[in-house]
Amino acid sequence: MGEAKTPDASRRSERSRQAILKAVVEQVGEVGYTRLTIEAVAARAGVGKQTIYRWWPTKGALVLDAFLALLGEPAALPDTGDVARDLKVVMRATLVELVNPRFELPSRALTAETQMDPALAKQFVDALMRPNLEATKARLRVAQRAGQVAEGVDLDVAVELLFGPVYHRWLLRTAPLTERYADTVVDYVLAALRPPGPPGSAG
Amino acid sequence: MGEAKTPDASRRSERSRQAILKAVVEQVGEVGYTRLTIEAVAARAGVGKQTIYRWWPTKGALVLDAFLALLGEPAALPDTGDVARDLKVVMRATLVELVNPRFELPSRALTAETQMDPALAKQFVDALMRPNLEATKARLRVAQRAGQVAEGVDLDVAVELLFGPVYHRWLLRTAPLTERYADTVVDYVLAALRPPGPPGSAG
Amino acid sequence: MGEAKTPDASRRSERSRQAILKAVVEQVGEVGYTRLTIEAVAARAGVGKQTIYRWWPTKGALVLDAFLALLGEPAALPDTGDVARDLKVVMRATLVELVNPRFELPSRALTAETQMDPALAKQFVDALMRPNLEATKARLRVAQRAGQVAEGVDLDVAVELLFGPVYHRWLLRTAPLTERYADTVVDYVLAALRPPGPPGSAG
Amino acid sequence: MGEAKTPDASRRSERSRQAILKAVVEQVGEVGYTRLTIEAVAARAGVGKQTIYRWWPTKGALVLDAFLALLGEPAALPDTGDVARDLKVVMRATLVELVNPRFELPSRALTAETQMDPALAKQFVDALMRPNLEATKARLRVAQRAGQVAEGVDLDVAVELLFGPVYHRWLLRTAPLTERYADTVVDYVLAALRPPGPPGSAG
DNA sequence: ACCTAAACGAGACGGTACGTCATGTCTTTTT
DNA sequence: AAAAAGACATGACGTACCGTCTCGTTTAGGT
Repeated sequence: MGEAKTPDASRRSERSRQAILKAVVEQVGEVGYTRLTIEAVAARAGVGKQTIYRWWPTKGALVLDAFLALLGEPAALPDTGDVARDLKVVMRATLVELVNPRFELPSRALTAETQMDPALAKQFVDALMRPNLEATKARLRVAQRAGQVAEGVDLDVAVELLFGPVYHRWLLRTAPLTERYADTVVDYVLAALRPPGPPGSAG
Repeated sequence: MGEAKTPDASRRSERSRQAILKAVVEQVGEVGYTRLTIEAVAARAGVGKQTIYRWWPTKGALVLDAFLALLGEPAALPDTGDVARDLKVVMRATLVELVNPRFELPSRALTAETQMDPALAKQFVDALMRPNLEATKARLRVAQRAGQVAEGVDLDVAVELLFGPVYHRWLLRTAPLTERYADTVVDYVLAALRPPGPPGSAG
Repeated sequence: MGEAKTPDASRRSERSRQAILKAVVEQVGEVGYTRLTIEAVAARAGVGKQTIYRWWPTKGALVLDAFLALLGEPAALPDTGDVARDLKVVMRATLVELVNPRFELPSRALTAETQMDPALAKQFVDALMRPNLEATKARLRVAQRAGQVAEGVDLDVAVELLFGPVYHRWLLRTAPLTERYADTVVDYVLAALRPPGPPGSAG
Repeated sequence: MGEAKTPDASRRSERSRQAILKAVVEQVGEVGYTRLTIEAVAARAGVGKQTIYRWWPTKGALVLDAFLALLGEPAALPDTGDVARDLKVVMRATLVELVNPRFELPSRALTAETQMDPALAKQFVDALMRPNLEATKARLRVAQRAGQVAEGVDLDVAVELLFGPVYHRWLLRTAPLTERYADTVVDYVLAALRPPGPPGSAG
């Protein structure tokens, strides 16, 4: 029929795939995303250009894949019973990653690219952001059940209250991203989410 | 001698400048930022390429200029005495602009571009974001003096608590940007910033 | 050991061979020799590319084979006793073939290709030209024995005198190839070859 | 209108043109016509590919131009009063050129290419063959007026009788191209063209 | 009838070149 | 002196084929 002919993944060369992803990571590190070319990646990976075009639709998808391969499993979110402490752990971890020179460039590149390419955006968010956000949400749900967060709070909003300010500062570079900043944000947000206490319960 | 030859701005053709900025806006609207080319802009504006290269250093700077010309003066922030109501006005205005199809594409494009180009980023933030942020900060300062915001609050952080979540949702497209959302964010943030009340003042 | 592994012709698939030659003929007819690709031939014939590379060394050889399969046996040269008439029959037949649209394209393609590939040239001449030339030479030998052609004439040269002009016109397209032209050439050449007659025999 | 935009020849870089033609000649000499690539020519000439594509429509046209630049003016045909001698001079000259290693490769390449490209063929014939053929025809006309060639002879045909056999042998490589062969052809052809003499005038 | 080695279809692969597009620089001509 | 026009060297694009190389899958002989 009219279907586009899809390559046969079972015949795919794992060797080439690895070489390509490695080349992408190196190349992004050296010349940045904008000046990264498929041609250079192919050359560095010792691979035909077609092999790249066969398996990745765009430069963005390629870099996303390379970045995913670079990242390990996301650190699990702890539950010590102390919401503030636990949330500060995630926020600091997020922040450390955003600031890590190894990840910063590709992160910015992908963030930029996703602004222009919604399909890539979905992949990007699902693969890299969602897990973190969901884990945080889960932790907040526990806190909510424990009465540390008000019952009526929409946890999706809560998560955005936490991450939003950090990304805002990272994106706009309006001020340095410090762990102190992350902690402050957590404290403010938890204050906002706290259930209305009985008289005298507010610290 | 070794000085870079700077063009003489007094001889600049206003006619060409206007035509170029107009062409850029149209072009971005039609093919998006990525596929916008200097060549096409020059052709559409009936202008030599050199005229563009003479006055703008990069594509990003060109689009930024075009975008600035497109925007009017930012709406002034009201002071009705009701902080919540006033902040909701700004936040809603911000949001409406982010969602306006006429501005969304260039905004995303510039946001993307600034990730890769810190010099452009500074211009972008100073020209487009800072005024809004500063106005908001000023309003919060008034509130702080009026005792509606706790004394110890760092107002720069406060501003980020407000705008961060909105931009987060806009950038990641995790959920629709509604005025209700803006209002909710304002309410939460003000709750967090509220000064510790006397027993019984909460709720 | 170092022997090149030769394919076992006894196991060759006649079905594939036919399909390939058919595909070649069709393909040459549709897109011409230059734009004929092994890939397209394989696809059209429903055959793996390797099957073509296994049995034919070059595109030229492949097309030559396809062309040979297309051609029937060469018409035998008559001997009516009248040299002029007999030669005109061959020359006209040659000409008809050169002008036949079914054969013209591949003929030109092969003629072209042989200019660049002497090995193919030999095959081409031996298979397609030589028989005709030899038959003509044989007829001239008979004529020579019959005293219609001078004794000293080198018959190889005689044959070239006949065919040369016709091919010249075909190759250079300097004028249309008509049967009248073929006849004229035969007449002139026979005049040149005629033995020196006794006084009064000329005319 | 719908006209294709033609480059402005007055701005053409003579420097680049020369470098390109030189590179083509060298490249053809080294790797032959088939393996000559635009890319390699551009690289060797220190020129952008586009500069080649801007001024020449096909590889064939490019090589033809290069070949024309290589050739000097064609030697003028002498008129000593002795037709046979004069014609032998042209034929030998033709032959020498065909056999000259410097010219043979490009000549064969162009002859081949013209088989597939009638437009190029016209240029090729007009520029390289026609002058020679016309000169020969002119000489024959003189001979005809002098009564050395029969009145009724179509001189275009006569020219083909002369050149056809030589090209035939060159193209098919059926036998070595010698000056003796050229002379023989001239003698036969003149014999064929001779006017019917009075008794005793032959020999 | 079974076994085994080949030829086979399919198609991924490393390459090379294609012809096009846009870059930023340069030069020529016009205003 | 700036501007319109556009040729230029450069370099990447994405595509088309090349000829080689696996992959299973037929398909013939040889047993």
